[in-house]
Amino acid sequence: MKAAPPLWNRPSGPKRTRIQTRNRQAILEAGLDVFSAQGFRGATLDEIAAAARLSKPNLLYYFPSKEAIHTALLTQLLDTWLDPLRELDPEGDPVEELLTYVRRKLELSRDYPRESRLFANEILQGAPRISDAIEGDLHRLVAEKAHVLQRWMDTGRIARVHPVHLIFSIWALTQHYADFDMQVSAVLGDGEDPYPEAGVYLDTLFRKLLAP
Amino acid sequence: MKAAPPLWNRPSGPKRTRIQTRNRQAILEAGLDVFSAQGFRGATLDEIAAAARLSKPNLLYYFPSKEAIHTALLTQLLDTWLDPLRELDPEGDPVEELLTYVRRKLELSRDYPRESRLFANEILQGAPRISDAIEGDLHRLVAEKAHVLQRWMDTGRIARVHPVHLIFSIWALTQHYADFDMQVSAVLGDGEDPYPEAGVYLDTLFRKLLAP
DNA sequence: GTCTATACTCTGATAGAC
DNA sequence: GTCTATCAGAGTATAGAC
Repeated sequence: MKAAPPLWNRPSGPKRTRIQTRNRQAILEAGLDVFSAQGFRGATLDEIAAAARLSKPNLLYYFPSKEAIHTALLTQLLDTWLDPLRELDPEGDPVEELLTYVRRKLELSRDYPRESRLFANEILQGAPRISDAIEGDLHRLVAEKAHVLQRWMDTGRIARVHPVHLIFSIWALTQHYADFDMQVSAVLGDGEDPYPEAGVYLDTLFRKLLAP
Repeated sequence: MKAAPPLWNRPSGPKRTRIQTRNRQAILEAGLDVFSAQGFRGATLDEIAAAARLSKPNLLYYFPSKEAIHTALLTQLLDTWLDPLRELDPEGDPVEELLTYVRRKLELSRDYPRESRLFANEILQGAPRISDAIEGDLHRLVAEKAHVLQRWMDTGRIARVHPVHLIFSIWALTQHYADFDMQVSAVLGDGEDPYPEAGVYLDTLFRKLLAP
């Protein structure tokens, strides 16, 4: 038996006024800002409410609790986050499919660094609020795609490496630029934009690694 | 003018009794546990004191504040963390020097995952307490070693890639196994130990990337 | 050196007027 | 829908007895 989706996330919410839509959006935006920068326990409702330009009780009128905001953000995020991997096409050209995946993941890091850090914070602290999704959906998706990679290796279309570690390496290399941005920027110095060079570097790296 | 090092970290602390040594050690050990799992703001003195088997006031007898414990851990850590990079020998064989660096970093992830996560938490949240070290020591060390890599490339001993991004990729790939351990374990499934395979995978990857 | 007791602030959440 | 007022609990830190 499945519980009804809570009011604040009802897919076809009967009649959500313009104000409701705007405020919910402002809260999620503010929550993303604060949670991604401080982690779940480090974030406070005061900060989120201030960033959303609402009073604390008013914020709690839209979401029943701090955890509800966090959960809404994470579940909404996880789907988007896995899309590029879902789109890896078993019928496409192996090397190009993988390079496209790398590029799309790097674009996510560049364009949505807060989302990446929100996710990183959660995993780093043991994923207490999304372990189900990690052990379920994510595990299955990776197993499926690893199988595709394995076939490509068996037919000699890409080099033979551990398929799951190949996926890990794509995640690690692309997310690093969002999650460790502070370090990347400090080491590169000045206002140098790391992304053009990162794209070139990762392209080279995976072409060499995958060449049959 | 340099301020005297605080009592609780005096290099040659005049007379630290056995009890003091043991308790300080227990606190740092407990702090590492809690800070690495919860981040700075998420950690509480209650948890740390309980883990160290001390009362909260007694804990604050050894360290003046929560921040003091955290700072002691981070500064002590940063040095150890950079040692493998420092040891990269400009006179050694380029590929072997780099592969040794990769192996040592991966060993750090395997043997000191809490230290890795403590560091990751701090960077992820903007490194508010170690930005000086990042922009100073770390920046200089990377610049120096990038120069060594550049020479190796110019003399055709390793392939030509962006030297700083090469260093980033080593960090990203090795630390991933400690920082995202929860995800790695869940995706691999069961109690499978990721490290033997990770070592093989990274060895292959960097050999192919660096081959002139 | 270690403990009990406690001061004081912050935090998540609720009550109830408008 | 939004606000003021407020609560209960947790948080860091200190006082002072032993």
